[in-house]
Amino acid sequence: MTRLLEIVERQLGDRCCDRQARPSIASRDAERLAGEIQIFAHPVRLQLLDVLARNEGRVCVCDLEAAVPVKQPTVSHHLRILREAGVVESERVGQWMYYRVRRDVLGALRDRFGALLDAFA
Amino acid sequence: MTRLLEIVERQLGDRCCDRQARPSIASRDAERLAGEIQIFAHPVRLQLLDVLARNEGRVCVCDLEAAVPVKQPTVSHHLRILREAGVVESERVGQWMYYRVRRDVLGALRDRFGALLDAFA
DNA sequence: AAGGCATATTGACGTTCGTCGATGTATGGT
DNA sequence: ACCATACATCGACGAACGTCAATATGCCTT
Repeated sequence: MTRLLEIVERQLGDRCCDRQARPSIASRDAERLAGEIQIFAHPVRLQLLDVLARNEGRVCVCDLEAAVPVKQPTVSHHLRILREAGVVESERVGQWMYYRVRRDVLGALRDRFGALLDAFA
Repeated sequence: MTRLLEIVERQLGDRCCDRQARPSIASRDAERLAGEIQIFAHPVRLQLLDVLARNEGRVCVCDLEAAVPVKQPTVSHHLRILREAGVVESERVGQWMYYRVRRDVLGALRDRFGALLDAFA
């Protein structure tokens, strides 16, 4: 473990903030990435994705509603967020809407987040 | 690509929501996970981590302030969130606070998120 | 001790988010 | 036609979040 005190201190007369440490991630890219991460930053959405991933193509909204601690309008709200993000898709079958995960999209996001956190760690 | 229409439809007389599709993730675990993900769901925090990761142990707050599009109190605010989450640590050196990433913690989070998204995809 | 600098904290404000009751829309059964 | 069911949308509300000016704290220099 490197000790911070080993760092070369700024010399007398050095001004602070001369280092020009610019981020390699531009603000726009950071916003886009943060938005994608945001999709997964809610417990109900994580549970919905979990149920969908383990029941390929077979889950209607009322099944999902039974699996999470919120009411039906809120389930629809979160499903919309997931759908607009492209991580799930839906198809009407008779009375029911069947939702399923888009494994290709989720796989791509997993790769991007993995690369991001790899760069940090 | 499996078509949804191939799914066996519910039989006449079947009630909806009998499937008992329970999440394998409990609500508490989902909340904890979502909270951890939330840490990374902000563009400024992503940029701060980026700068810190590429300048091991050498970055003071005013350097960080120069790298992101928010003012100093907001930088301190986000640094506090990162510090309380354990993903960065700080040490005072004279007048300055030097921040650095905790690569072990970030590596562990990368593994957990990777496993989570693998389960979805 | 006095003043200057770097950073943290406080307090206030506007914005976004999460939730749900009420209502709308589509489908199917009688 | 009528009603029931499944789901979406709307509208309102409170809570959480992001931001910054002002202020406080701590260190250093003189």
